[in-house]
Amino acid sequence: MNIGAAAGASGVTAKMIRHYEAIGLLRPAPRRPNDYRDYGERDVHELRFIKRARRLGFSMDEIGALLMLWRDRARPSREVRRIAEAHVGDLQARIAEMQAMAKTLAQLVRACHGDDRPDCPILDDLALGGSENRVSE
Amino acid sequence: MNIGAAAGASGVTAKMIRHYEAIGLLRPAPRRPNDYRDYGERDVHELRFIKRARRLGFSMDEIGALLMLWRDRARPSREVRRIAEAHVGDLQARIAEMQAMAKTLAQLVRACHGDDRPDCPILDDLALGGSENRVSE
DNA sequence: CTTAAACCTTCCCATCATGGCAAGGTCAAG
DNA sequence: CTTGACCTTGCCATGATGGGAAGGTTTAAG
Repeated sequence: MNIGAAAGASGVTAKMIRHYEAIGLLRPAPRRPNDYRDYGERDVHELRFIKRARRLGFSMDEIGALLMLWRDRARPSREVRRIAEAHVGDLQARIAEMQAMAKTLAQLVRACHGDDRPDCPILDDLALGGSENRVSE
Repeated sequence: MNIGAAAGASGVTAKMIRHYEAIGLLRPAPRRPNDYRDYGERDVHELRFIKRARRLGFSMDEIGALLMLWRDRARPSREVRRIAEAHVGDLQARIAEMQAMAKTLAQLVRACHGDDRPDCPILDDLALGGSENRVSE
């Protein structure tokens, strides 16, 4: 299977497949006599794995670790769970941060009459830092 | 005021101040005879404005627009509110997406015993795409 | 058989906000 | 006058992704 076919079958672009190989996430694909990369079902499977993990928001580093665990049929599920738990924690922290932003902003939007007049609580807040409601840092 | 002082007063690094100038977000600072950039209170104010807007998650494009509106004392608050509303919408969409990820992942974590045994619902899901609960795309 | 389309290969560049580093000019305090 | 703390510009790197060029291969149609 050529790289294009693998791309089609996995939903990962050919470009990204080469990239994943370049950064060591995937083992180098065997080459055919014409130097084309050759993929099998197993590789398509790994590509789909990567794609799904990306969709769940895992970082490339986390995916690297998950892939290694996945390839190791004797891995302890403990490891996998640890990574997933850490990621859930990450997600929750980012969600909380964004919710704080959205809340502050929604308050400001509510306070702004939003017509032709120039006075605007949103700009006032940005200028003066009224809601010094720091979300992190 | 030198760039370092402006950086200290605003919380924006000197590096980023130059960058903002380079990309046209800030007007080029006047130079002193020694070619040093010279800043005043007003500039520090703008830098703080930018910093606060970043903290609220506005994109650089949005900040550019907000800055222009801020400088225009006759702006209609309608414009400002529109930008802020759009950004709140953005935030909410991203929050929903991340919540969907976190939910799926939390379920998988709950299903994984997380011990020495190799079988793991988390990997199974990634491999087979059990929860084809697409979050976007 | 020739040609064109559709592949493949590698390599370079761009994004975006940010940081790091280097080489060289300037200024203030000792 | 030296030292150290500034300033200047410019280049490189990040990380995931896409764009595109230049050149080789395969395939299908003429």
